[in-house]
Amino acid sequence: MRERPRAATIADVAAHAGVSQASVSRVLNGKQSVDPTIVHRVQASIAALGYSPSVAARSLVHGRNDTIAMVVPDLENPLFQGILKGLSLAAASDGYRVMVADTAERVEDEEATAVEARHRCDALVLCAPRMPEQRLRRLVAALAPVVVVNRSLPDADVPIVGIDYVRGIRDLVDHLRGLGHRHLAYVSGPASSASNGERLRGVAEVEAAYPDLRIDVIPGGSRLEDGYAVAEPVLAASEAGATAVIAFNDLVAFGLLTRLRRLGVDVPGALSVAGFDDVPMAEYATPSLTSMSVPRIEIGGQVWARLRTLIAGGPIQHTVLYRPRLEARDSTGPVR
Amino acid sequence: MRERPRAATIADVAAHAGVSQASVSRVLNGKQSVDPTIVHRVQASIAALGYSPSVAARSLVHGRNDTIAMVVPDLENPLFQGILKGLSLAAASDGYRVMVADTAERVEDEEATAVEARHRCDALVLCAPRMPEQRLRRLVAALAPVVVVNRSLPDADVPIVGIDYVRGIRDLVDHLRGLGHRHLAYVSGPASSASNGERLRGVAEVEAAYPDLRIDVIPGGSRLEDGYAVAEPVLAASEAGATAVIAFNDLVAFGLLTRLRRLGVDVPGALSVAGFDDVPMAEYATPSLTSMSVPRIEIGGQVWARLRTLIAGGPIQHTVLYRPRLEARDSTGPVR
DNA sequence: CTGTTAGCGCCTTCAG
DNA sequence: CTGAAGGCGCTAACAG
Repeated sequence: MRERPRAATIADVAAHAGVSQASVSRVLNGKQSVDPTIVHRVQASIAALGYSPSVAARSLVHGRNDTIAMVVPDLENPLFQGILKGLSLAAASDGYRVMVADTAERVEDEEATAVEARHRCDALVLCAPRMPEQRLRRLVAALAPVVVVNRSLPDADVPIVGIDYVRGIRDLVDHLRGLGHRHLAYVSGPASSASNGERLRGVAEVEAAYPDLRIDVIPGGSRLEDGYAVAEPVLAASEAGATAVIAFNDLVAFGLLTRLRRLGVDVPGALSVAGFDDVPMAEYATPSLTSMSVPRIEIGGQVWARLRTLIAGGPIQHTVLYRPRLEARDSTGPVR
Repeated sequence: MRERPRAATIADVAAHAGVSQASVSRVLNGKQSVDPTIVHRVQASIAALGYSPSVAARSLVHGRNDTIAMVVPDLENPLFQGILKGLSLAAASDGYRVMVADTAERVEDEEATAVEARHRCDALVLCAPRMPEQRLRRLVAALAPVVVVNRSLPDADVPIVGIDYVRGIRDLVDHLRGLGHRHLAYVSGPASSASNGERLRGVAEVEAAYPDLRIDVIPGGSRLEDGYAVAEPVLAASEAGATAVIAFNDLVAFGLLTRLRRLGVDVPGALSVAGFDDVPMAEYATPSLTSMSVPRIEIGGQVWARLRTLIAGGPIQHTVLYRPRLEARDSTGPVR
């Protein structure tokens, strides 16, 4: 293996240009005014030596490295992927980069991963953390600046960007009620997921609000296979009178739709099906899937806005919840 | 805003424990043996002060920061998402973190982004770079250690992990030939995509190999909408005698399938449709989509293996190409 | 086995 | 406007 030549340092540039390191530093970050002659000479030397400042040294001096970390339970989740995309683009426009840490759904690793990631970066985004509330509170306090995504944490000193699942469920149920449905089923997500809890809260609230409404809860999951596997209990609910199903998310709805179709169940004729998240594929399902749309990319941007404020020493901004928007499509129809 | 207290340094620990910084450093990275008494005392002080070493200072001394960067054209592409997942998990198991940089498909930004990202990290993964070959060659030489994904670069001193699209196309065509198809259509991807070029090469090769075979190329794209939009030219090809279509990837195939269904075209009765990548959803399409499967996560792991070798000063390992595996499903059937 | 010393590359007072 | 000098926090010789 050939050895790579040692990279040029600011000292090399200074020597080459016949000036002091301080001057080089000055032209580099243009904080003070410098004699045009020197500026020119230094720039020439920089070009000649192919010099570029060491980020490590800068980090040491400044105490920051223009990098933020995002901790997620699963990088394969379309919601988190969208948020990552939005976050990384927004951060990049301010010269920040994003480091990712996937905890592979291991709740017990979340804290250590977050601590380690934060230690390498200037700030942290905690995405849908699964850990217990008290632990989370301590953690966000210890690791500030932090922004929490998709997890409520009442009265905590941390900005939160989330999705109003309670409201989303209610709006979706209203849509179904409008179509005449009075007996529904909800296929729930993973028990550890806070956002599933919110949806369940929405279910409970709406059930309480409408005395003539009944919603059966069926244990499900968060993936395609889970939706596929849950078809039998769903059909049982249907036998028992349910005329519409709300799935934890679009993936589950897809799996369910597929299985129902293979079983010859008419959707939405015999049973209406709705999902959550409005993944791009929803429009392309058979039948096209009614879903609650969530602005994934924009959420990423909003997270960055809050984190940037925090990094700059600004105030902890208010919690913001995005209200999912109904995308009514063909998988939901009037009750027969 | 309350000020955060300055973090403890190794000097604080040394003072607290009544030993030298060197001793603290020694117990920290256990390189040399230290008197058990001191070890104990230092550990107590570390715990008492809540000390944790500064990564910036370490980076400066060691000249590395245990971070690698991955540059991708689009974080929303399922293939890259899978590779990122696999890469980040594999790297994490060796104590490395991954930083992402999304060029948002802007070829003109690729080089600058790669240079900047590399400057912050110890190594680089270039995912399906779109830039011209000569420029890419210079870049990988300048930014080593680098691993290139999904882009061929003959005789370059860089490990490459890719997908054998040529072979994949051939195997897929063989599957269709076996079903009796002799006149096909290929819906192509973005012109700037190297992997589209490979697929086209596969198309050309297989056409040359089978004199009785004809493959029409139809300009398409890489997304759901592109597949939806390309239905008309596909049907025109069908009128002209084509009995099967190969789409650039599964997203395009999905879009196409959806449009065809809405137009009342019988798949696979009137027309067989196949995709590429085998995204999880493929199995759940209507009809389930025949596709060529690619081990996204594993590719990420393989990329890390190569990069790790390089970082450790090892040799530039050979190019490895994954051969896509046929997943024959219901969207392809015998020609009538 | 331990402490002292000199950097790693850069920025930032402080004089001049 | 410029240069010299000290320090950011840590590690790696080098003596003791």
